Amino acid sequence: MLQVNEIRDNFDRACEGLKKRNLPEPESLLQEVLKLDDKRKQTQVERDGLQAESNAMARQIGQLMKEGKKEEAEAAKRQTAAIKSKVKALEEDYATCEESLIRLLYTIPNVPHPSVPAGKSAEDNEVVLQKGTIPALTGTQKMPHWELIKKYDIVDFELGVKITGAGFPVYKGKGAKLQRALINFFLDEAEKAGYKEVQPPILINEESGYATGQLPDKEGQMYLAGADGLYLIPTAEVPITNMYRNEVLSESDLPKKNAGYTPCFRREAGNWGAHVRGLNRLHQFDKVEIVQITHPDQSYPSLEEMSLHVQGLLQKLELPYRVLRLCGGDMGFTAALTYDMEVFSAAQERWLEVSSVSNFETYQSNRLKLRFKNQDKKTVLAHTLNGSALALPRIVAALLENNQSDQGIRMPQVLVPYLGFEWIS
RNA sequence: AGAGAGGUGUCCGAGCGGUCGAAGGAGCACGCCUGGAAAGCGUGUAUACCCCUAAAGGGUAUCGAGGGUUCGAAUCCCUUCCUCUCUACCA
Repeated sequence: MLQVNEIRDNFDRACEGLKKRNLPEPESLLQEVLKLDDKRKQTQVERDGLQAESNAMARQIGQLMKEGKKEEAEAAKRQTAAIKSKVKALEEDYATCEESLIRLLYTIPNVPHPSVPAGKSAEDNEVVLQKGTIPALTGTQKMPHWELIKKYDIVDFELGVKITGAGFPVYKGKGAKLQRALINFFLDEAEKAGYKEVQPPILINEESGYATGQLPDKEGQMYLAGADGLYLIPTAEVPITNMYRNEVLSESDLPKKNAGYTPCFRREAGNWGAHVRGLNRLHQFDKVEIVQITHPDQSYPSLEEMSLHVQGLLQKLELPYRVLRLCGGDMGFTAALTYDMEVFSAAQERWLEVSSVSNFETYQSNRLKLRFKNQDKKTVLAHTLNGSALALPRIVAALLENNQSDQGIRMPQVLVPYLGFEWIS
């Protein structure tokens, strides 16, 4: 959620930024925010003033009672009724104001960083860099991963359908081991990079969902455990970032770096089609997430650091990849700047998104009330960042497709110690 | 899951209808004391929103959360969350 004071102080900058997101009329929208906030303040002044009066009267009555002046006290009591009903009315006004202000703020996405390119869709994303060699596959050695997994019997979709439904695959044998190897590899790398490993809950309450911005706008994307009002996490970002909800850290604690492995659950309602065959899109998948809480001055250097960390993983996995700077139209609601990492899946001949690294600046921390005390002892909002490092299924897809040959599928060297084998054959 | 107890400031802990943002202690900060330190003494020690601002000052709210009773609630009532003890169950 944007900060009202920031909007007030940097009105033009906010408008310019929101235009990159193709918001039709950010000016009037932001004006509306300021108007509501003004009204809120004005109501507060009135309410507080009357409440002060009411409090004074109550004190007076107390005093009179003590002095035994019963008659006078009773008379004073009768006078309070009018003021009380006014206070009550103003309290309701205030609550209404505040609620509509917050509701409006919830509909406004984060202001993009100046470096974010304008644009409408994924087509307009900026390719920052591309690395690695795209393998040249031919003939029988150019099987898409959904055929390879059948050939080697390592991932079983039909079995998942029986147990749960579409999009819940069963990993078997070397397929299951590959999952475990990747998770351990990613966690070990994160630890080396200074991230503290955590294992958070994978069900979250409503408050957590609001705090990191999944609610209210992505309500339909999450699975709901209705009996208990809990949501299955769509990403470990939610529980890990929420560890710091309502916290005041000290400046010396920053940056906080956490990494965690969790399964992730996404309903992906209305998001299915031919282009999402096999492992390309699932309802349940595994991911290692890295999360940072930083000083506002440090968040962009940290974002670069996280991007390099993810790139390092892809290099070690010997996968050809590219880095995109997302345009205003393609960027997530809560992000100020996002890099997407895509690997090339050689049989599908497609780039697959395997990571998304974002700086949210204070958009999340404002809802989270995640602050720190700076050197002037002032409490200020921290910046939050997170990124996938990495999401497994598409990595698996690319590994299978890119490394296939007549001898089988060769695993990258870094994984061999984790796997205990080099070939899937 | 059942029965009981309880949730107060950085921490411990008192308060159980009025002057309580909240006794007392510990901690922390600053000052005095000291050759230095400890002890001792003194002073200070929450957050949010808002008013007025040059500064100072002031208002409102906050004693797990939400609602209610009352002129007035940390104190009474209701709902809810959490913790502890016992019982039951269980990976």
